[in-house]
Amino acid sequence: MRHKLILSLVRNEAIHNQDELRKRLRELGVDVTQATLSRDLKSLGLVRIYDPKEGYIYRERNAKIDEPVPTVDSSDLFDDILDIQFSGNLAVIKTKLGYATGVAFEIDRMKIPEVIGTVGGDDTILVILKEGTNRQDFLKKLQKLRMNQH
Amino acid sequence: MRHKLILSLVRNEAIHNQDELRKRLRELGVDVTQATLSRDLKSLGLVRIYDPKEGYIYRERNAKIDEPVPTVDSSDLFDDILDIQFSGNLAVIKTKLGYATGVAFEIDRMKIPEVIGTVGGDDTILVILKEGTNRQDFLKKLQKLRMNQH
DNA sequence: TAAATTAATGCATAATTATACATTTCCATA
DNA sequence: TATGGAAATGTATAATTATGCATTAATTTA
Repeated sequence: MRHKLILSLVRNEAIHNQDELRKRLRELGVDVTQATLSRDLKSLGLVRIYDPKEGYIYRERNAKIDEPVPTVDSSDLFDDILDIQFSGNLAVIKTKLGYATGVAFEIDRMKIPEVIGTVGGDDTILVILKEGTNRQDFLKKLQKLRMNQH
Repeated sequence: MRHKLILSLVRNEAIHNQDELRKRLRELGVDVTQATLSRDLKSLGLVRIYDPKEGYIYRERNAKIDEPVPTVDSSDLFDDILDIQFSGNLAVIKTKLGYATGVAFEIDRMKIPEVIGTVGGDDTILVILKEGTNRQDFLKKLQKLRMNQH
């Protein structure tokens, strides 16, 4: 799960160094050391590149990396979620084949105020967010729910 | 001149760190400090990435790793697509009744970088595009892929 | 050409990242 | 449930990279 969060963070905000990443993860309920993040970034194939606007930030290398599929525990929503990306006011959630509807149902049940609605296919869920929703807020709420379950 | 040498070195051999790069350059008659190379790499947009074979090496930001070409049988993909329209970062594709899921699956298999995900209904597919995606690019890739296949 | 301005580089060191080794957690099997 | 081996993580620190400031080189202007 941490790997997915890292990818999501790197895709959706400017992470300048590993310590910043550590702090953002901690805000989302994940607490690890810089050393672990160094290893994570290595295995995820993320690179630190200079962006004229942002300075040094982490980015994905071009090719998509195959993430190890998490072990299945149907009680844990996050185990079924393989990836989350955003575009406009949509969150696109990838799940294993056949799991999308179930996960969408779970998200509906959460009644997250930022969520207007969901649409589930076979392995993809569309979550329509309210205009102006902060993406990290939404992620944080998903995360919180996960913690309540355990 | 030094910049071109650096690019050439990075393209043709495995440079593991800036000190190694400094030594190679010196062998070629160019003598600068690590600090200068740090600045050079920054402005050239080179990144240090982990390669399982070589360890950490410098590569160009866009250097392509061997990404498997997706085997796609989209012989009649376009025959099934009746219409494509865009709204924001969504492409709405109309198909014949019952074909949407199949076509969405084919699009997924293409692994078009601009496509975050797809959701298929009965006769409509939603394709969620990355923010800032050029619509013509997306169309062109659909097209190009189709032509490669035939 | 001299002076002024800008750009490039080196030096020293701060900032950041990677890793050897110890410890803990996880899993499979008895 | 206990146990052994493997995987993951933390700790401490080595390795590496980035940068502030001083200096030099290059470029422009008068």
